[in-house]
Amino acid sequence: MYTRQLARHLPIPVVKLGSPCNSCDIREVSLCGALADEELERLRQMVATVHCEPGQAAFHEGDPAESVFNVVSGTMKLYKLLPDGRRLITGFLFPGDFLGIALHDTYAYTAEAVELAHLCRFPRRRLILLMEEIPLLEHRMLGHAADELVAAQDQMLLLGRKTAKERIASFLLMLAERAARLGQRENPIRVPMGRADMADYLGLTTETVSRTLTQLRNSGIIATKDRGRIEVKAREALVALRESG
Amino acid sequence: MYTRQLARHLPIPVVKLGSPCNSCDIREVSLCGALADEELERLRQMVATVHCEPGQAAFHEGDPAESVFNVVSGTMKLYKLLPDGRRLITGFLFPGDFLGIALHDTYAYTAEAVELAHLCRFPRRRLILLMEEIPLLEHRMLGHAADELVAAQDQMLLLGRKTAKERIASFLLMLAERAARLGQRENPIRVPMGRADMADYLGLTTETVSRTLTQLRNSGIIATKDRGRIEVKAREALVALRESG
DNA sequence: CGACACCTTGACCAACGTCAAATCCGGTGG
DNA sequence: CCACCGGATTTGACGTTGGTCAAGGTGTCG
Repeated sequence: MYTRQLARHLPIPVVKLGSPCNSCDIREVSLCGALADEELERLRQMVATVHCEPGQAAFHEGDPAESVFNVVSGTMKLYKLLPDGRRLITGFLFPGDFLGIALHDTYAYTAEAVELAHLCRFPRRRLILLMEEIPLLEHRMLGHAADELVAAQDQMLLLGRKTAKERIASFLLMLAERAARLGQRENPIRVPMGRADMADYLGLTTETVSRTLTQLRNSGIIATKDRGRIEVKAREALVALRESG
Repeated sequence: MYTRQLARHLPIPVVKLGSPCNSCDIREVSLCGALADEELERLRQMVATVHCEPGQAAFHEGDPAESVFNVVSGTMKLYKLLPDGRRLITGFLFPGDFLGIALHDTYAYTAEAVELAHLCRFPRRRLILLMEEIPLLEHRMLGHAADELVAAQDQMLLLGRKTAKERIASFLLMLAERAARLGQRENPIRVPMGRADMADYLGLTTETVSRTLTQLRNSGIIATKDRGRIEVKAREALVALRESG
């Protein structure tokens, strides 16, 4: 049923870091934002820039966890699979987001690019050592983990108790809010992922996602522009839908 | 539909700490396990023991987050509510578990006792200050948060993609594994929570939980002894069910 | 012994999934 | 510029799982 071909595990091209971290666009929203210049230098010594083409994985569930990543640009999705191919996307990552926080020996999920993504890659062991030296780094990490935990709990509520319409409304608003936080325009919402990814994130099927969007369009709440862009016509209606009906 | 009376917000009785942390039963599985005696003393100075009767909340979703807790004995449940009363339990907590890790200003969920529970309560602000002094404490915290994150992702997979039978099988095995980790006997599984709590944890209804347990009983996979105890007759069958079928 | 809360069971229903067929688009090559 | 290809999306008809509503049991505690 949910079977699909898995992205091949191509080696990821490594690019020498061109610009120094100081001028990094997303520094302020990332881990590195908290560091003084000298500490940043330590980080920089261990970083490599990698990129993932759409459909290409940075790592797979179960792989030994050797690196952690920071998303610089693009969109990534994290997912888990059941043995029969059913898939659940546990999250989408946007610029500034951090990846591979688990301090475990293997990755708990696959990370795959939705759109061409650029990532900073850090050797996990060295980063852990650096955290012992720079408590602020660990503190930042903990703050980040706490945020993710809160988001995960909201997502559990969505998956366990919300209707299809509520899930779609929540999702669209999440994308809009995320864009706003990154300083991007939020009204025609940029929706970089396809229906299948939305479905696997929301615990639905592509058909239900599609039908629900059609319903919202027919109610005049949204309008679908070109592919990958949805305009919100009645934000308050979406907000009302998010949590009840 | 899911409406139910909320536990009244009774003041929690505070008990002076009788026995020192050194002899605490759960020290080895808790945060405090990592600390040297002198550091433990610092922690101890700020701790209070509180208890929650079944149905009583230690705190509610949205309350200002003034304390963090460690479960010493008993079982707690954490839940979130939608405005119309639909409820999702995001987790059950057992002895040694930590509560209120989020470094936010308000609690993201309600924490309520399933069974009489004893908790260690720490003032959140002072604990955060202590973490700045004792990096190991923060490190422990981060490890804990990472574990919770992994568990949350597994739960999302369950809620988003598993069938009722798979959810129940996963749940029973989780309880058994948890008991084993605490050094308790795992075969007649102790199930301290009622069907309604199981349902709200698994994204089902009490009726479906009940019917599914009946099905498992009729297949000879489990046997229900007295209330609050389920015997596993065919563990392998349960394990097979957990992820497909 | 009776009350009450919890659990189980049954009959029915609806939301969402499944299967299959259009339709829409974006890209490509003539 | 236009025809065509192929994947993504939409739509339709129908099926199924799990939810809803409503009785009955069952055990526990006073």
